[in-house]
Amino acid sequence: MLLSKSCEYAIRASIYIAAKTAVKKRADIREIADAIGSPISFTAKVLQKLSCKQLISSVRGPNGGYYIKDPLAVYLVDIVRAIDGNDLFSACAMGLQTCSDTKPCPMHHDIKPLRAQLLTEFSKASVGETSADYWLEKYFLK
Amino acid sequence: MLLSKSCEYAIRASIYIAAKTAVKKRADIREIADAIGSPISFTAKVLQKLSCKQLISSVRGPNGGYYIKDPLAVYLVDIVRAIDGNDLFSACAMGLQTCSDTKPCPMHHDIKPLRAQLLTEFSKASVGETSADYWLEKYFLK
DNA sequence: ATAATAACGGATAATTTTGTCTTAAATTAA
DNA sequence: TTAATTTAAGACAAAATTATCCGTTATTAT
Ligand code: FES
Ligand code: FES
Repeated sequence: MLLSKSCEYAIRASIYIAAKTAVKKRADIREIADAIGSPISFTAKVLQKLSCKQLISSVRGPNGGYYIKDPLAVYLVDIVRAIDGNDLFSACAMGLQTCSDTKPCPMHHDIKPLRAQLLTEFSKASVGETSADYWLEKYFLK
Repeated sequence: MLLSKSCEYAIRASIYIAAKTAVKKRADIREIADAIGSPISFTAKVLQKLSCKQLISSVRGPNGGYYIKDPLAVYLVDIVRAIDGNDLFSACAMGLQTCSDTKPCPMHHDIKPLRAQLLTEFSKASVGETSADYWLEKYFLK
């Protein structure tokens, strides 16, 4: 498991919100949970965190919901860091407290570049770009 | 976090056991937990699982302990699969129930090759080979 | 103004993971 | 044979993650 469940929901939700934002609409929590197949209340909690960290925005009341101010400025890696922290990209694969070239675990030299690739992967596209083809059903969120 | 804590302990312990096996000795649980910096009882449970699945062997009583019958035949991927299952190498990064080319998530096409690399990494060396330089302190297990 | 709507915040609960402890069973050494 | 040692197995406990619920607050439409 690369990501926690919370983080998986966060990413899928963000992409859906970006897709709605692209068509000038806001997405409320029921719609989001339905679109990505996640538990409503729990997803709300996760989105609260993203909202606090300014990765998404929200408005209350009728016709309110979540949206993203600048979908091209928010990257998947930002979501991951907001929910799971930076461990996926920096922590030792074998669980050593520190991961460094001078005190490596047996897998360090091989894992390090792989982690870098992982970081590249999560950094190369914004949620805006990632969500671009959502309405064409070229990929799925649930 | 790529691996569960249980799995991290399992890998570190296996490598240590292999290093002891290489010098014709068995390793008891206290020694192992001390060598890899893990909680004794919990580590015992993890090793029990590896023992059940025949990845390591054990003998009880004085001068007993754990060892590995053929360290060159046990690969890190075997340990991972025994403890965490195959998810790391096959599950959807975004948490979709199924991961397939025909029903991909937005990251599928980029993540798939990365997972393959991960599998290669965990498959390319046996615990025996991996543990070879342990006594030279070229790497660390805690 | 009022009522309806939807996010926010806090409390609580269920589940999974991680960790501990105790007794039993097996093996060995004396 | 006896006592010491070490894994096996099960129950139990703590902590973290995942999930639900409810009252509050802000916003909008009527
Ligand atoms: S020390 Fe283990 S990955 Fe760097
Ligand atoms: S469907 Fe998400 S990684 Fe394959």
